[in-house]
Amino acid sequence: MTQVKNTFQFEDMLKKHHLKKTAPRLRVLSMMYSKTTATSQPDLENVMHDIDRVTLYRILNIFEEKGIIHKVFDLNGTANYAVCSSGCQENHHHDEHLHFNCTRCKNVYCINDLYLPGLTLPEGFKAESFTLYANGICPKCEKKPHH
Amino acid sequence: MTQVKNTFQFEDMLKKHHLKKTAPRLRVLSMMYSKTTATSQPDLENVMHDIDRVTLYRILNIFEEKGIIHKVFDLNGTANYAVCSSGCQENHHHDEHLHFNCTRCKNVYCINDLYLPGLTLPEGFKAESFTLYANGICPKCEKKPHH
DNA sequence: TGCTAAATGAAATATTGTTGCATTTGTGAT
DNA sequence: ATCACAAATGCAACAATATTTCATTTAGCA
Ligand SMILES: [Mn+2]
Ligand SMILES: [Mn+2]
Ligand SMILES: [Zn+2]
Ligand SMILES: [Zn+2]
Repeated sequence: MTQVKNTFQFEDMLKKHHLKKTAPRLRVLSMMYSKTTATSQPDLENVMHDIDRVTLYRILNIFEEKGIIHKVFDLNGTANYAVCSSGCQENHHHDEHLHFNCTRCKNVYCINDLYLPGLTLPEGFKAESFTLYANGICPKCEKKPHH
Repeated sequence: MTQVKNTFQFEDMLKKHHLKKTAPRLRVLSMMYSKTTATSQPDLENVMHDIDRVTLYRILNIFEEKGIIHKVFDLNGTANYAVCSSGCQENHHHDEHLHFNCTRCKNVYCINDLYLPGLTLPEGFKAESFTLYANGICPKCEKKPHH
């Protein structure tokens, strides 16, 4: 689902959202678009030692505000971020897809190509959005021999 | 859904799970069974000032292990705990129901009486469990006037 | 009643989230 | 190309939460 993008496209993305083109932001975009799974702040820190923790924190926040990425919680409740497929606007996300948590490799996958059936809530509850989580084994882990 | 229970029943629950009957555990059970929404660790701390934070932390952990309560994450990613309806065993939960996050009062509701339709995942993904989250306004907040 | 493993409380450490502020830097206007 | 200024970064500091260690207390049982 994640489409390959080059540096020029990342620069365009930043400009479109009125964000200054900076090295940390381009590197975060590049990393997140290159992965098929969600990325946690620790993931970013482990790769980008030279970028301050707080800078990463703020980049993730502003990207989420702008509708570039969305937040997912993994099995441990730590925040992971994944690129938004499309149609997400500033402060108005449309990421109602399945999030698959692999219990073995701990990776979080966004599963966009899955039909989410309409649901009827009990009387009185007014739902604005839904998120579906699944826990299990991802294809990569399924192929590997068990520990 | 939450059934009313008395102290004797809480004592039985602890005995059944080979847990010693202690005051902190009984109070946590009592509080969690009295609520219709999930309880966070800060919630417990605010009520039970005299019980150590770490004790609460350990009680929640052992109760979850034993299948007495299950963990839900709220909108901020903080862990909330709710009593398991039934059928949950040690290290083997069956809590595949809807979790409703109210964006106004921040309460988390377990919605058990909702049919979760079967879903077919993409090739290779083996799901073991599902959790559905909904965000919106709960019945209580809907009735109250807006701030 | 006393023994013992389990549970608690207190302290200490690790991780994560968050804010304030001084400094640097990207960008649009000159 | 240079300038001015808002935006972005880095650093320090603080808050909240998660987790471990260990001495002390206590529940359950012989
Ligand atoms: Mn997603
Ligand atoms: Mn629940
Ligand atoms: Zn995996
Ligand atoms: Zn509410």
